Amino acid sequence: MSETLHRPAAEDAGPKLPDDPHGKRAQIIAAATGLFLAGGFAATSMDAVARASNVSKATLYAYFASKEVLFGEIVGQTCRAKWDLDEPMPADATPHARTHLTLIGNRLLRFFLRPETLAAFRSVITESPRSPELGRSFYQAGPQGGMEWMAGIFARLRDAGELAVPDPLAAADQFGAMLRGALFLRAIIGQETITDAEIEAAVTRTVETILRAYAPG
Amino acid sequence: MSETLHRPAAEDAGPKLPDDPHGKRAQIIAAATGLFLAGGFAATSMDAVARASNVSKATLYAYFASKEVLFGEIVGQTCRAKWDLDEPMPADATPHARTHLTLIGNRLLRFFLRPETLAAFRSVITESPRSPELGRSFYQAGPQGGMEWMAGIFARLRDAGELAVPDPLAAADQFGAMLRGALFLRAIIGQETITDAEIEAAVTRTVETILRAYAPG
DNA sequence: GTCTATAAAGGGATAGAC
DNA sequence: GTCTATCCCTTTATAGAC
Repeated sequence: MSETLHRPAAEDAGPKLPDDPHGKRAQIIAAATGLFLAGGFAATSMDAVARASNVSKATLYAYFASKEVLFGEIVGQTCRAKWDLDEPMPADATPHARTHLTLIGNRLLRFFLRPETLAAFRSVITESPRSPELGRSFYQAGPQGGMEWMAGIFARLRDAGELAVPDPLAAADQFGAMLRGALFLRAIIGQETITDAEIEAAVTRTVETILRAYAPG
Repeated sequence: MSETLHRPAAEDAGPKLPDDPHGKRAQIIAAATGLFLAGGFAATSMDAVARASNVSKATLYAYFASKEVLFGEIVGQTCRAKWDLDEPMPADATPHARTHLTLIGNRLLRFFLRPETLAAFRSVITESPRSPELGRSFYQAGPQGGMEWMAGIFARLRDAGELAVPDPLAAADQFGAMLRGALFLRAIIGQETITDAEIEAAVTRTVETILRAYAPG
């Protein structure tokens, strides 16, 4: 799986940039990402990838040795790009726990329910039995990383005396889990549209439950 | 999807029992269930199903009109069989909320983490984009049904004055979601072994959080 | 490096004998 | 109803020209 991180033709001779964002390689990945995440691994043919990339199949195979390699590349990249979009978070002093958690909860749940996020989850869940390392690396980069970040928030709220949280990591898990709840299940199982009102309600319920459960004193 | 509930050859002429548990039909389903749930829909060939069932492909197609029909049958059956195993539940008067919820939580989480349950979830998540009805029927028979059942428990605990639960369905969702949490994610994404200690800890944390959040008075 | 054309294999589904 | 043998299509992957 680690060889999927290298281009097959970049052994030692190429003057070509390895990360050229406008090269054929990037062009292929961009097109393939949409197809794989929308249709899954099995239902997406290399023919379709070639057509969508405006490249012939021979060129496609010149860049990626096999369908598996291409898929691994895409999942890895989707994984890494994930949290960049959630960076602008209030990282400093916390005003009120309720305000803070509601803001974070909203962003987090909306991120969970984004089509790309759902598609990435779906892909990883589908393929992980056949490639366990993919599952593990995704879990660590995604859910695990997010949980640790959230645990930091709870630790700060505890230090500020706003919440009595004995185990920040456990609280972070509970917060994320309640946030997802039935909404996430419905979204990843069916293709139902989730309304804004449902999201707001889920966030509010989650925050209130956490506040009551971890109220100080 | 409803025609998948009937055998193609049992229109009106057959002396054969429709539910014969030893017939070829049951034999096929038994073998196919293992293959589909282990390998997923796309990776499981009808050849493999025929081999594993000790039946020819022609016979296989005499019983099931297509691969999709067979798969739908299996998911439906797995769904329905689900709750039978959890029937022996304390349905009467509730002693202590903590004891009761801990007992239920333990059974529920162990059920979630069973290989067959995980495989069923995985299959439905994978295939639902291509067959939405499958996803919807699974959700209603599985998670939705379980949530409503759990809401009944919370309603009884409220009526008994043990908990102050304004919205039993929401509490049931939170209970189930926290129960699953990171453990379920790890299990369905990777093939990690989850220890008994982790299960116990998750159940305890969930129950304590619910008890604190919904404490009366 | 990139294309067109094709090889090679596998899988879903069926025809026809018994 | 059940089997053997086969059709036909899709898909992965490559050969050879430019």
